[in-house]
Amino acid sequence: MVRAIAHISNSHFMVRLQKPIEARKAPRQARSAATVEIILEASARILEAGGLAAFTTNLVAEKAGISIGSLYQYFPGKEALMVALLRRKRQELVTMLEEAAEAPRAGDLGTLIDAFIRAALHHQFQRPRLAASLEYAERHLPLDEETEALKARIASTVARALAAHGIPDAATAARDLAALTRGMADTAGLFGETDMASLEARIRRAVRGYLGLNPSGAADDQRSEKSKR
Amino acid sequence: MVRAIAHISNSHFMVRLQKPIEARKAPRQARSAATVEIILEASARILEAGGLAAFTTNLVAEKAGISIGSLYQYFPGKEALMVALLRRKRQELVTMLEEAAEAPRAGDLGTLIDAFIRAALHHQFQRPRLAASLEYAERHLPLDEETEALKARIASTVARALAAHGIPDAATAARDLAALTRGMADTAGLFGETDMASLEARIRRAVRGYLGLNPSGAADDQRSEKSKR
Amino acid sequence: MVRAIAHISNSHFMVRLQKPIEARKAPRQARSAATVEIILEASARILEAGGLAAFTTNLVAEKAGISIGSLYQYFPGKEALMVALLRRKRQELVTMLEEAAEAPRAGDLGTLIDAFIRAALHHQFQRPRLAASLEYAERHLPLDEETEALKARIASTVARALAAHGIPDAATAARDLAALTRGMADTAGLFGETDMASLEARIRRAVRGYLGLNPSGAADDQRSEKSKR
Amino acid sequence: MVRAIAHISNSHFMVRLQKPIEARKAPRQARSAATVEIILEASARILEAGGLAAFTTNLVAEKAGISIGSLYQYFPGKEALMVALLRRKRQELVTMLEEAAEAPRAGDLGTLIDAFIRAALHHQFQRPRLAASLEYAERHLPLDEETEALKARIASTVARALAAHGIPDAATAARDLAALTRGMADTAGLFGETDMASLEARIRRAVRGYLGLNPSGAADDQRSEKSKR
DNA sequence: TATGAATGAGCGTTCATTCAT
DNA sequence: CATGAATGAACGCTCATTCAT
Repeated sequence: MVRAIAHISNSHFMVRLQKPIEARKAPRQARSAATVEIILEASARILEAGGLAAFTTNLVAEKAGISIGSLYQYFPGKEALMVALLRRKRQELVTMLEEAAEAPRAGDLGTLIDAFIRAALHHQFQRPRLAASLEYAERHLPLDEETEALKARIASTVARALAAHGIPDAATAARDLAALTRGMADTAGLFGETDMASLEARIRRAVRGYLGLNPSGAADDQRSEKSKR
Repeated sequence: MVRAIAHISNSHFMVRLQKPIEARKAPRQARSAATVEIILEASARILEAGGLAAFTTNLVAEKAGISIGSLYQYFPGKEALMVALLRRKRQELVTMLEEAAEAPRAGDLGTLIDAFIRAALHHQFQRPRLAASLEYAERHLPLDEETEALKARIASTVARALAAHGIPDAATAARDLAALTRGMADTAGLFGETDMASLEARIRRAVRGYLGLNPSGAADDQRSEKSKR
Repeated sequence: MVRAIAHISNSHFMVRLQKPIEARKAPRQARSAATVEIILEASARILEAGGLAAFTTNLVAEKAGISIGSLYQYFPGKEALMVALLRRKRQELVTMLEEAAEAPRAGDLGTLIDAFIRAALHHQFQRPRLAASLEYAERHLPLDEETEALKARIASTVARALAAHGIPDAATAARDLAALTRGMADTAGLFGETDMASLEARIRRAVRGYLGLNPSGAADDQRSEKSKR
Repeated sequence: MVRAIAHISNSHFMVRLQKPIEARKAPRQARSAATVEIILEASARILEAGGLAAFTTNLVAEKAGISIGSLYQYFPGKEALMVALLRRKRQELVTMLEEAAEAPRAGDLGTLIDAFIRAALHHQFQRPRLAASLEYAERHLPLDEETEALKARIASTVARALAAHGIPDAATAARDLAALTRGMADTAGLFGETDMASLEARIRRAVRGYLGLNPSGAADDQRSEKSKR
């Protein structure tokens, strides 16, 4: 009998304790972890197939084969699903990038950026439509600290590595290269390309050009070129 | 009955029964043309400021200073507004690109791509948030034939120009360069960059690298580089 | 196609411009005014019959014979319905009380409080279940300024009148008398009493006792009695 | 098969076979009694702090430190919690009132009503918000027989005592005095008053006035006053 | 033509209640 | 007995679209 009243209080009277965007329930049990997985996979598939417009909590629950109530036991809201998806993607990427930056042969700029490109492609070229939806949504999403931190780590990992090789304005360069790679990978995915090696080679040409490396890989007159800008 | 069908067509999962997306009324009268203009400008402003989430037909009508009923006299639905915006953007771009391709000095590849980049930047860097929303929406929008045709014309204009300068796989290259430019411009806009000259220079480096031109502008061993792939 | 996104923005991204609790649309047209009336009457009836638990916006719309969407064109939310009902009640009461306070014969304390009691009874004894629901809800309702102001005016009208007759601690007395009257009227209504004259007489006895008046109406040793407290 | 039947019986459209509102399990064991206590105290605290709107079974279980499943082992539903709280309150009150009525000095009407007022205040002024929620809820709650009986006993205890002192229409008087006291105490609580002695004195004035007693306590011309009605 | 009140499907979300473990 | 994951009806509310004026 108190249903209606409850709604009143939720909208206005009670202190809203900073609605958390992250997962609501720590998946301590194997069962729970599996459910979280199923929910996120359903979310990903819907975003891939129909974009943000088709992404409704009810549909997610349906495709995940659970009730809408269960979905809300694991995630506090619709946004949390996207944030979780985003965080996962970022975690993967940060791991790959940091590994690339710390690899023994990372001393060679050419080798380093090849590794970076490969990492970015792995991140972006799989499920490009999903990536595009998450990217668009991100603009309007209040991210939790952890996810923000991952973003910063991604940027700084690349920037630091570039700076270590004498690239000027490394932060901007990192941003540009990420944007360039993302743009090309996204479009390639959209056009149904599957030959990742070809795409990688094309991106490499652009990246090397941007950095002033000659195509074969040796840094060529980097400093003087830059000074002309 | 008509009403029921209309509602069905709104559904995201059902086949859309041939709903026309183009403007409902050819703006033959000056008054009409002006109204269309006002509506589209209001649409653009809303998309820029609030993204797809804020883009509602009622708000468009309000900001345009007309009634919602009038809006529906000029456009058959919400999507038509975005399609119209998209078509305009494309018309602008196609004009600039074709002018660039036909310019007297277009014989020089370096000059040509500089012109292309400038055109693309003009297209993308103005109102980057609007561009991003339209691009995202486009993926899920059923475009009318004319808008599709413009897209094809943009691609082929660039591709033909590149092919004329001996660039292999010109269609793919055109796509790549557009994607690369779009990605970088979009990100730069997002980060609030305003120095278009700097951005243009950075894009040029990437583009020239992609095409195998040396930074100063001369095509350098393009063919042999390509043959190594 | 943007439905889902719209919801995102509404919950978090956009600036919430101080959601107004008052009526959304000024009922300028007779039609609109009539609709507002119908909605409020439906609201009142539901609160009377089923209390806060039964008071749902969908039911209000149904009983009012309008669509749920129309309801939200006139009121920005569920709470606004209750606030509007409350404000009306208060407006009635404040009018009656101020008339009583300014009446020619208000110089006589006995006459004055009789008028106050009659006003309060008129306010409370009609639809006691509605009054009870509104009173309970009020505890948790964010009132608009106007409604708050009415409340203050009610209290101060009575307090000032009592003070003018030498009643000490007039603010507390006003509160007590209002509470006493409300309590008795509410209970009488709940028990289905219909003889308002009898109820009025009983309340008068309590009120006069509280104020130290003898039953016939003359203030009897008011000051000395008070000084003993 | 058994399962199927269970599900059918859960349906809201079928006749509900005698759903009991009282506690499901007689707390014969100390452990059970303690759990019931904890649950009710948690319920009371929630009603006090957040009113009916915040009163959810899940929250009660959480605050009580038990599982929601356990709660349903002790109480058949949400309403049962409120009914139990109400019954307790009433049991306390009935005890105090009956003691007052049977006290040696109860022969004096003034002394008697002073005791009644004190009992009522104890009942109402402690946790006034809890009392208000229970009173509001009671209107729409299907009470069990025992709780109804307590209500009747409260009314008749007071009514009989008043009748014994020659008060006419004692049942109505009992109701009125209870309502008057409740109203004043509730409002005082709402306004944060803490001086119970002052409140008691004010209520006494009203009650004595109602009963036609002079302020000092002696019944004054009660019968003649009444006969004038 | 222009208006804007009206519509209602459908969204995000809650919470009383059940039942397998 | 206790647990708590799961359920899903029902709620408050939005917004694309229609149509009487």
